[in-house]
Amino acid sequence: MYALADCNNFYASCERVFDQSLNGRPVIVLSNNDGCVIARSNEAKALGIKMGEPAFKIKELIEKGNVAVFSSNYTLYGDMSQRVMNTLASFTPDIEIYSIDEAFLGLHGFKHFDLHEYARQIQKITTRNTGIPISLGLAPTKTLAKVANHIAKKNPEHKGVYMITTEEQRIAALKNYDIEEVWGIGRQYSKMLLRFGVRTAYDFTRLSASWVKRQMSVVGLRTQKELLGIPCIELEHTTSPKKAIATTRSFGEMQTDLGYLSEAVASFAASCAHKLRKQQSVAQIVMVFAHTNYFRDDLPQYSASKTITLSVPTSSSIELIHYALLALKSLYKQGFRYKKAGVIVSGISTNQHVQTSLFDTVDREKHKRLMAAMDKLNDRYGRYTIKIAAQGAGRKWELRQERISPYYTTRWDDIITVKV
DNA sequence: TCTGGGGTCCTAGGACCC
DNA sequence: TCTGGGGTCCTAGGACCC
Repeated sequence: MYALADCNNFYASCERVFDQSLNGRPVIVLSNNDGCVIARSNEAKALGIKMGEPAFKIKELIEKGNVAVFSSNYTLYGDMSQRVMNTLASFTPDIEIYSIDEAFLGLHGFKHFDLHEYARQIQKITTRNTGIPISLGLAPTKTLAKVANHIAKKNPEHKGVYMITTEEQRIAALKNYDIEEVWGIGRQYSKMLLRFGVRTAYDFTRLSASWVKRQMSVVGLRTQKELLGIPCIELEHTTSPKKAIATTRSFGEMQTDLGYLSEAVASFAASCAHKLRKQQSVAQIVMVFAHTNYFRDDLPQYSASKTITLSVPTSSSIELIHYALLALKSLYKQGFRYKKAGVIVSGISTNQHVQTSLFDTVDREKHKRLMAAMDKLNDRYGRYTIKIAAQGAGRKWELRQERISPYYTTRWDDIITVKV
């Protein structure tokens, strides 16, 4: 059996842990730049606020419903996530942290346990330790555990725990489960399946395997088998290093100036470099893109990207910034108002044995020492304590975050201002 | 006025090899 | 008239996830 543990309305719940006055009140959390709704408390869902809705479109609803609105505070959510995961990990050695608010638990060694009761324990103690409410779904495959979790959440009578064990339970669950809710079936496949009259997860399990493979590749086939109760997707315990790393942002206001874009792109490159170093990797490919605001059909549109392959892979901020800026210069066109830009590095390998070049002119040892010193200072005193000059000095280009909550758990000067 | 960010995997087709 | 067989690697595009 697997259990999927999922935090309820995670970001909204994090905000609530530290401000009791939010209990019973609708709470929403917005994406970067305070753009779209990315988390909603149950009360906010009841008001009809949709996931992904632009905040400016629901201004009235927010005012009328007395909705508490927050900018996203990933430092806080990341720290709370760690606490939740630590607690979950104390219940089984078999755990896969699937996302910031979800974990799969392997329960293979728990044959002689009353699993339903055990799940209750996990739920109770996690909430007691962290303040975050969670739901658990238990089933013989990960995909079915997802289904069970969904059922646990949607039906209050289950109080956040549901288990699929018998064949009758499995079939009943799937007959009542819309195809587009299935893990692994996204918008495109739902549309396609609906055209063939497949409305529920149960309908999907009735399709012939060869048809599913032809239309949806082995990925779809795996999903089908999993829904039938045949495990195909294993627990992944180890987090493997990333194969691509990106830092991309929309700007608070559209930008025309190459100088401004350069500082932004330099900072994105520095951020990618830092992420590379954190996972002990180097990258050989740097891609930079920039584009105008797609939503403004009244303005001229432009979108471009440029990829540079380095002769020697690196994680040096200085080098990556250098190449990112070369790329930016080559794709930049005057006269457009840019809304978003980003840097994506790939061709990633370990920093343990780097293939160098005969004609290399970079003093790699020196870069390495400098980066190590920089990381140490920035980790200790805040991410912008030391930066590369190309990133600009103190320019507030970063983000619009008008309603950010305090860094309750991670920063001393915020901790002492917590309202008790 | 205003619309997020960061990832993974699979397949088909082209280029190449002997 | 007629033109082999069996592979690998890479990339772009399309699907998916939170």
